[in-house]
Amino acid sequence: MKIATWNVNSINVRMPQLAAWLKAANPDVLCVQETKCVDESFPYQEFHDLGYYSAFFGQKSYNGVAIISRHEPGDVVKGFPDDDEDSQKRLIAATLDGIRIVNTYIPNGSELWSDKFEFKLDWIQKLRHFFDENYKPSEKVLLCGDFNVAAEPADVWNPGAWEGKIHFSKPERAAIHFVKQWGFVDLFRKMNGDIKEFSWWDYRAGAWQRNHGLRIDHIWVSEPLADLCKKCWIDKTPRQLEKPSDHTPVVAEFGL
DNA sequence: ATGGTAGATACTCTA
Repeated sequence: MKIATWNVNSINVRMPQLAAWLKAANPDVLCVQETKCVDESFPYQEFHDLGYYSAFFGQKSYNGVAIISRHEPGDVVKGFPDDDEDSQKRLIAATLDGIRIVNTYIPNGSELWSDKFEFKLDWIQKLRHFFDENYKPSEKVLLCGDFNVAAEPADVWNPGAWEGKIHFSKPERAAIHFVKQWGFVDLFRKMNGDIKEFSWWDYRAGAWQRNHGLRIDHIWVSEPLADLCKKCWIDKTPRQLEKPSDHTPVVAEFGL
């Protein structure tokens, strides 16, 4: 069982790369973020033709998440329980092969202590509350997506320079750590030790060419699921293509 | 020093 997460930065622009990657990597589940696509125009037919179901939750221009899967997704939940129709579309959950999968696009936060930053911290608090209210760490639970937070120094190309900056500030790390304390294991760290690899490189200033990246895309799982993990890796091949997303897929393989 | 690029939208916002 192979599960992946990828911020595609527009599903319309990236659809050819998505199709090619699905064929090459053959994941059972792919969680995508930043679809930037309303539900009425989501390309479900194209995924169907590739042999995948899709559950999607999007809005115009910004945000948007989807779960693409070989099997039909069960118990699909879209957004937080207290969301209204104007709430940003950043969370979708489904059950697949007995695993509760929660796919999130955590807010970027813009600049420290901006309105968007406060919104980010509040949103992460709500995410922790969502797990407290709905699931148990003794179950098979998987949280993945673009967290927009590098959790530790090994997740940052130059932690000295990034200290106190957006994605690596103390309040953000504390907030994401609180979510982890619910009972999650960072699968990439568990399976790969202290190696320094990234999942996102800014489009600007030659960040990709210089490997000036961050590891902000994550797959976190409950202990029972962590015990079943065989391998977790970052697939950098899509980031090398022409017109890439600024993120690249993170993949986990489980023995079930 | 306040860039640099990309995507969606409509001449600007978000990342």
